[in-house]
Amino acid sequence: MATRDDARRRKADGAPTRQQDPEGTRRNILEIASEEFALNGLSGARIDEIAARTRSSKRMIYYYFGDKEGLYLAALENAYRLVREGEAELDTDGLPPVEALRRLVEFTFDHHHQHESFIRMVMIENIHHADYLDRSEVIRQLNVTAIDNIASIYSRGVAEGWFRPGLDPVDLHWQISALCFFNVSNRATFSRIFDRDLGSLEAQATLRGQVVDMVLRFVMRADRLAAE
Amino acid sequence: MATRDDARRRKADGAPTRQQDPEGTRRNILEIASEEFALNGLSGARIDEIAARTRSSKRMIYYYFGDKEGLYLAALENAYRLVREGEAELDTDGLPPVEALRRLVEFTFDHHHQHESFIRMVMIENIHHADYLDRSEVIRQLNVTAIDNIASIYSRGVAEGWFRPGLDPVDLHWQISALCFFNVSNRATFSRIFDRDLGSLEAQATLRGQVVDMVLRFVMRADRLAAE
DNA sequence: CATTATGTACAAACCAGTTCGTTATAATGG
DNA sequence: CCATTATAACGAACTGGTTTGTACATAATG
Repeated sequence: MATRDDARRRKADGAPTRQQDPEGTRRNILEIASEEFALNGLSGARIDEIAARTRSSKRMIYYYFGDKEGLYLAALENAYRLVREGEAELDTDGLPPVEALRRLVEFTFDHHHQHESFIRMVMIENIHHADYLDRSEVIRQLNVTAIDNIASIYSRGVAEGWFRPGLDPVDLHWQISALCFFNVSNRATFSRIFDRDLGSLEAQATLRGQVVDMVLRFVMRADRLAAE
Repeated sequence: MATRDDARRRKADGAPTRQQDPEGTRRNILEIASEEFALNGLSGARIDEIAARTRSSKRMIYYYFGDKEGLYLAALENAYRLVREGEAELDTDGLPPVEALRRLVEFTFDHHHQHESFIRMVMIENIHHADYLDRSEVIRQLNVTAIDNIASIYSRGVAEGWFRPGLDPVDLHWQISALCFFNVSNRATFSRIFDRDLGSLEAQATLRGQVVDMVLRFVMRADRLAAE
């Protein structure tokens, strides 16, 4: 119930339409900062440049995020959150184990490919020896579910006789990540050195197929592979 | 023949012992610069810090390398040269194909592990979209031999009935690189997120075995795998 | 004496973070 | 319902330290 008939305080649909919009400002700063950090790294990014591209100002960056490192950490957390939220959309429950694993790898491959700036943030964070990730309470929690998914597919596969036993789901996640991550992280140097455009549709299709193949061959029982 | 009997110009064993040693100074600068760039990135590294750690001075850095980017490029080329020279030591000629491939993967895994600062330079260069590598005449040539080695092992393996046909040696190199590179490049974030020390001896031994396994299973014919 | 090699001090630009001031909204008291 | 005060949101200009690069001077070398 709007008590005052002031245009500035009108409610659109429950949320007040204010000319001051702290949440929006914060989000806007974070988006631009994420782009700049992903593009230029922590030391390469410029607060002034971020501020200039924002709807807001430098003053507001310090108002909301404290300092450059605080802004970087927020951008890092944001990158992880966005990507993990996207990953939650994958559902392999109905599928038989081999198909489920195939879908998981394909999905991871595509997802990494589509989220290059997340990959770059992780690269940058590794350059910094994961120091900022270490300070973040938020990020670690986000990654547990990824393992649950693999673990359930794998144990079903073993139970149904398709997968060989004795593998560790975290190791499996490592292998899949390695291949899908490298595809994005090292594309530039690899393309230049071998004079191929690995970003092209054809090259990506080939790589994707091979990555899937590689994981499946690693996990499946040899007799099941030969039988195919 | 030493014309002057000046102590400063004495020859030790053919090389003049000069108090001015341009090659030595250059090399010293390059070594320190490589460490600093690998540690802090292009924008993170500080010329003053490099100069301070050198036997020489900031003046000499600009004298020999022009500017910061020139120094970075020299460090990048140096990193590639060192690593590729090391790789040339691997000899798999006498070995049967499966063993040769196994050796190649193990060697690559170990070699990447031992040359972390090379890995970091490549990471940093990828952050810069391989712009500097692009300007280097030197680097591209260094990488061709790596492919020759794989290609010869692979074609022998196919001819002798151990490997399945139809694979591309460059793709194979990509897969091996991906797994061995990721092991070093993403160790920090992966260790933190999954609360495991992936740098420990045990973890490295496990990963190494799995990487080898993964590549062999990918390349070998399924009937040969099952027969083992 | 010309060229190469080296040290010192400085300048100009850059950049993170702050100061100070203004306006908008919420809270309180009459 | 208005006045007053507190606090939240924002902007412009500035500061102090940093950092790349240079000017100038000097020493060694041929």
